[in-house]
Amino acid sequence: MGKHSESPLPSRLKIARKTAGLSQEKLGIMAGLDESTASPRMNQYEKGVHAPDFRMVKTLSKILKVPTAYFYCEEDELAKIILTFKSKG
Amino acid sequence: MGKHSESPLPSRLKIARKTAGLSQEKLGIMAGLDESTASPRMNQYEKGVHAPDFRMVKTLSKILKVPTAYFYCEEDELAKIILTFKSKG
DNA sequence: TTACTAAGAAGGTCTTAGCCA
DNA sequence: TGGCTAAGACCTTCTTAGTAA
Repeated sequence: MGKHSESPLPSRLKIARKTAGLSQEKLGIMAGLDESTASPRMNQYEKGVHAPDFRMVKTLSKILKVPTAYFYCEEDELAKIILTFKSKG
Repeated sequence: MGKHSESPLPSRLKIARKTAGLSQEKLGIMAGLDESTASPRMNQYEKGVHAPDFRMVKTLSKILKVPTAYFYCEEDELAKIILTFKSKG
């Protein structure tokens, strides 16, 4: 267990990434990370070792097509509601 | 403008705090911060100078009675939906 | 190929000591 | 009283260099 395991971000990120059919490294590269750091950084986010800043979360939310609020939502029932939301962008 | 102004947290925190009728310092003390640091820390969060970690956001969400997802929600329309959500806790 | 980790480098937040409205 | 800020102390994340599944 990582030290940030109290945050819902790791598990929600994993679900959204798997739904998109991407590897940790591929997702990191798509988010603009260097090839040499994409894999460990995305892994650290997903394992809860480190927490990404909001700029990174915003980038990941665009790639994975989920609202930023999803990653920080503690309640599963509310998380489902958030996933049904489609912005007018 | 703070360096974290791309995050919705500062403005949403301000709204939730004002709705609860609390000063920045009072809210910080209620969240367990030392009296000597409560005021600058809460101000830095609200001005977007620094970002609180998730543990602090969780504590604030309980005091202010809003889901944690609210603080990270970019879309105003979705934010309203999140505020209507009541957990079964 | 994908997932994962330790440890030092790098960059962030927190505390202190105040001023401003 | 409440809101706010600079700057150094302190603590976190990011990069490197790999190993494990």
